[in-house]
Amino acid sequence: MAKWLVKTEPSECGIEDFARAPRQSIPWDGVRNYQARNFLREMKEGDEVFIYHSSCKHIGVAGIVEVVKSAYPDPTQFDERSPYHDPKSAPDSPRWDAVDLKYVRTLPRLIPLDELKPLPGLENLPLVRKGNRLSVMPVSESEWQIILGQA
DNA sequence: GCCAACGTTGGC
DNA sequence: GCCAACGTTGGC
Repeated sequence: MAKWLVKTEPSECGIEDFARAPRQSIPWDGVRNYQARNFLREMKEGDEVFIYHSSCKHIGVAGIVEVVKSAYPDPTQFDERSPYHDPKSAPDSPRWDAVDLKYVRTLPRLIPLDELKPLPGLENLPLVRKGNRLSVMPVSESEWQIILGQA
């Protein structure tokens, strides 16, 4: 069972939005980066995913969700009214995918980025590397445990 | 609000 | 195929 981390602005969709309707899944759409998309495509049902809050007051790892539906064509790419509309994506060969995620739990406290950066064993995690913009990334089992250990 | 770092685009 | 220009991400 693989593990992952996704970045999100909590004002858009944070762990609180998952917690509010814990049995309901939320489509993880709008990813418009090829590397991130490729990772989305590798996600399997049952995989666990850290929710990371970015571009906000308290940045860091906030909670855990799980994959309840693996990759399918992201409908927002064909929606002209969506901010994620992609006119260059053809319906017969969709360029972008989404997955469905469901609440697992909120961490007892948010683990700030500052605390993750110096931790031994996270050197290869794109999240803690300066200037990294990858919004969907794999997390190894040991990285997962190191992060969880800070909660 | 600033700006460094990055990914993408498009001219050549 | 190169690379400059551009737009975006995201920490600060």
